[in-house]
Amino acid sequence: MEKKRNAFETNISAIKTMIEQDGFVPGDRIPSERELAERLAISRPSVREALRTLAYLGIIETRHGGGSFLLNRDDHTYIQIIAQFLVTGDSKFEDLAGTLRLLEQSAFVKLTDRSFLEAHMDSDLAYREALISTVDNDLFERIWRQVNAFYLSFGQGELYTRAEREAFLKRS
Amino acid sequence: MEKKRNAFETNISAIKTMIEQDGFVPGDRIPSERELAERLAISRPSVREALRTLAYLGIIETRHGGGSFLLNRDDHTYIQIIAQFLVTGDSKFEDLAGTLRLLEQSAFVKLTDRSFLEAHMDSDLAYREALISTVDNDLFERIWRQVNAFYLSFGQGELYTRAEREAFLKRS
DNA sequence: AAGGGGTAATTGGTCTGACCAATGCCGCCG
DNA sequence: CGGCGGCATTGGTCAGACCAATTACCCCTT
Repeated sequence: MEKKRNAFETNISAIKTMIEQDGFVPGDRIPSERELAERLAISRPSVREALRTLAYLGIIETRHGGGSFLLNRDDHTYIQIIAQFLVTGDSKFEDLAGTLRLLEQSAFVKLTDRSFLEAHMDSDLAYREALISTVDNDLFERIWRQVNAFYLSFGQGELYTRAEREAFLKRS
Repeated sequence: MEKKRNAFETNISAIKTMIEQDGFVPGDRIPSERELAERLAISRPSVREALRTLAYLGIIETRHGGGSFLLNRDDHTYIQIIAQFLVTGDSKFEDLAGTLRLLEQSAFVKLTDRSFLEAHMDSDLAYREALISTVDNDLFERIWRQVNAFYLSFGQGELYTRAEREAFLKRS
């Protein structure tokens, strides 16, 4: 049954299950730190250690003086966290551009209606965003968005020139 | 350019940069909570809130009475943790498998020497790993590896059947 | 000198209590 | 009826204390 897990992880699970059992939905305010401490029979610092982690993961949001609120699943940050660790390593900038091209290429291969892209030929970013949106895969889109954000943070220009974009559409 | 960021995230960043600047490598023991508190001029509870989050993500490991140690970044621990939060919601599992197929498809399109894959037809995982390795893009490979670890943590079977793998190679 | 054992110092784990700061509620006053 | 000001609530941070587990170190024995 229960292994000798850290009390810390137990507290996170306890808070998480309490949230589920009480039927909170995104946007709701969860009980205060002091109330959670009392109901779980642990101290407020322990509650805070758990809540801070949940906040860092984007599960909840805390407002000074206001309380803690459940966030939408879309606001969750763990994808960004993963991406943060992926890029902090020895990854090079060329890898960033190359990965973007790979991701967008796979979206392009699946694309059936290329005319959809013709409305976004003027902007490199708009073209690529439109391309990714056609995949209709939330995880894939978030990964692309994160990689692209890192790419843009390097202040480089367009990933493709207009000529390249047009050539893509003409190619069989 | 001052944003009113939470002191909490600032503390996490401060600890992370301190770890990097001091040149710690995985396995090393990082300074004690009390020493970190003193060097960062914050209280020990604040240090703990940051350390607990880092430990939860699998970046460090803490041993009661021993200290805190830097972990290898390639550990999948935080993947499991994060998966725990994903499973509870609407099933995004299809997104996982779909993303993997997209990533591998883009690698396949770039592939020139398909015979390289023929040596790995017996295992779904070996086939896919070999496929990704041909891209020779570190960031892309790490992204795939994390998504795949995520996929495997759900305990599903093969992504492709053997028949599918063979069909890929035959297709023009 | 080498090894072992036991004690002290170090370090993480948890709690109590306190005070500050931001927010929100509610009643009072115009 | 509406604006406004004070008070209660809630998160943010800190200091200090004590316990538990581990580690370091010194001394004694061999």
